[in-house]
Amino acid sequence: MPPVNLKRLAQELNLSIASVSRALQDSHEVSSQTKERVRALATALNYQPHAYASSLRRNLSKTIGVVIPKVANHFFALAINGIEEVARQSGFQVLISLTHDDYAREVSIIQHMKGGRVDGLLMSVASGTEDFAHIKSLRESNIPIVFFDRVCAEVSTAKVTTNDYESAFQATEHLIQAGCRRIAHLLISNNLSIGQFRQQGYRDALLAHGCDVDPTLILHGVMDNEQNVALIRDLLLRRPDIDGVFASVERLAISTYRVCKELGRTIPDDIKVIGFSNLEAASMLDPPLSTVTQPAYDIGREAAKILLRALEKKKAILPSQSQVLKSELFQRQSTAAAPAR
Amino acid sequence: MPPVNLKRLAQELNLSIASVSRALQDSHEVSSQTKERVRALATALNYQPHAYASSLRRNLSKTIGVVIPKVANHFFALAINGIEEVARQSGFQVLISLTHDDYAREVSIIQHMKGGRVDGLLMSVASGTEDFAHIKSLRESNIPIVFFDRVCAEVSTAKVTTNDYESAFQATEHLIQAGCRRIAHLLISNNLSIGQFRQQGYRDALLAHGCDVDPTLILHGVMDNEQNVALIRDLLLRRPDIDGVFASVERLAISTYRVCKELGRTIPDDIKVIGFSNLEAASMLDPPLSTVTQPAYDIGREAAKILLRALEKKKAILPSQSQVLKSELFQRQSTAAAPAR
DNA sequence: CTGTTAGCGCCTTCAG
DNA sequence: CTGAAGGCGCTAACAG
Repeated sequence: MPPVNLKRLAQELNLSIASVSRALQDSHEVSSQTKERVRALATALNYQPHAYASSLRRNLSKTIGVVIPKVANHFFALAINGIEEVARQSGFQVLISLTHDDYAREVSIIQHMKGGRVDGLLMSVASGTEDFAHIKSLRESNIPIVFFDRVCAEVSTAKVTTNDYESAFQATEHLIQAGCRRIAHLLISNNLSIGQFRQQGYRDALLAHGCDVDPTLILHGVMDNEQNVALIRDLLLRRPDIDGVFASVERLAISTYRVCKELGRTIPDDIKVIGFSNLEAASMLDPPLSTVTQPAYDIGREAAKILLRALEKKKAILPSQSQVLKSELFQRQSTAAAPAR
Repeated sequence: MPPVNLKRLAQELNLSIASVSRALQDSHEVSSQTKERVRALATALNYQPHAYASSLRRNLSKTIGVVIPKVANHFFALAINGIEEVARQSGFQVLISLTHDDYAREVSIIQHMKGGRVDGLLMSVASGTEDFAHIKSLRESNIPIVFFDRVCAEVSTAKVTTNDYESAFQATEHLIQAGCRRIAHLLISNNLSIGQFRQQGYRDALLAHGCDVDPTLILHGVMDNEQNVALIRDLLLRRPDIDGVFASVERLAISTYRVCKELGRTIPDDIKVIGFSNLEAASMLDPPLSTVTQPAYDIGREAAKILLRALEKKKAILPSQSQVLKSELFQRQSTAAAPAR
């Protein structure tokens, strides 16, 4: 059957394409009865404007791109919900692309995004990214960008983050005050902004409490999770004096929990574990995993709001629009009944 | 600065736009040295073709749409990974849209998808959807669709599912053989295909073992999770004789676990719980949650493969291409030391 | 091998 | 208030 487009509507109504177009946009310069006739036929034929044709003509895609490392991660999944909510309200589509924490893919994705696909970008940079030329090149294509969580210091724009330094400091302090003397720190990548801030919080908390920072207690995770499990196991076996672990990302926290159980190290009496995590199940583990939980949904919302405001007002994004939201520290107690003595 | 498009390249090289276009597509009918000149300038100027212009002209978007209820759900997150993997290999983009299990949103999303945005669709239908006219209308727009997990029986196309009936039967049988006499069943929606199959598996397992099916033990969950928690709590309080629970979806399994702990009902001695779940942490709960785990990643891969094959060969999708993958049943034992008597 | 021409579907001047 | 015409960037048919 013939496609239903403006031309078709125009023919059936004996109108010009221009008038139909205007009627559907509720333009002032078209009689209300014509509008009615047009709208009636449009709904009758189930007319759907061709988004790409419109984009091409108006040089506007009404789409925002979201570039993140992964989606099988509760933090990012929740952030997407927040982003999508805000975008939908403004009539924007959301185009999600996953870097899988791979630099080459990130570059390729950004390159694709420059082809008129999106009006703006929300991004959390991949852990392997060290060169930011691809991100900087977005400026030349006039694609505004807002970073969230994993930000890029070198690019001057708005960033939505959590108080990484403070919450890492508090988490570490929590372990110290609970009596830990040898606290390991697990992180993913050094060059990641969040890695730096969280590590600094860890270090400063140790120093503030008169503990020394032992570099051999700092473990850098890798991409593959089974390898991480092995690394953590090695560390805990090599250093049985470790009595506390602060994990910088969800996966490492979960893996640590697994390894501790496997090695028969009792949590939290023998070794205490706290990690960044948005996993609901963390609270149900027994003993429950103490966590630093980021307001993922709100982070997504705020980042999207900043971007959409800029797009709608066609104004540049200023670094001063950045926001820092607060994480919540859950110091969880075991629910297990005390063993009968 | 002026945009870098074919016209610009053509001007700088003193070539026609057509030749440049052909060169970039590595057409046979263009000299290799011209190709070189064109490619050199293209990379120098960082030329990026306008995807939507190309789509418009070729009537091909090189994009597949993925319509799912939510992304903050491990099953769907993993499925997306599988889809994305396959799509990327074939040079397709993935446009994800979330229905939030809301019928109206689903209709609106499908309608949008008909506007030339996508060449084909992968879909898991919303739990509230009872009328499938919007899905059927895709046929008129020549948009092929493959269902996965939550399929629509009324639409004749390929579907990728798991052996829902068998795994529900086995899960229930597992509870019976472990000694349960009053097994509750929690599900989300009656009209959902998976809900029906899983419920049938539950019923048949009961009957096969000479137990009767008590309708008052079947609980229909709702959208809001806190309400579900309340419903489950009510059920367990009202029916203290319940000694087993089979949850049809991840959320309900987790919520059941939470309620049992809250009510002080010991798992698995006092009450046994098994649920569909892809949550890694389910295995770390103590006692661990027995689960039916679907091969989410493979489901995504297979569904995408079927769709892409059809798109690439421009052939229709046949129901006979459907696939049924197998879930894994994890009957988890508590790792807790047996209480000293 | 290369150039010219004619659109894809839509929006937006400019003329009536 | 309505219509005619041009063009967004790209591709494909048709000439040379």
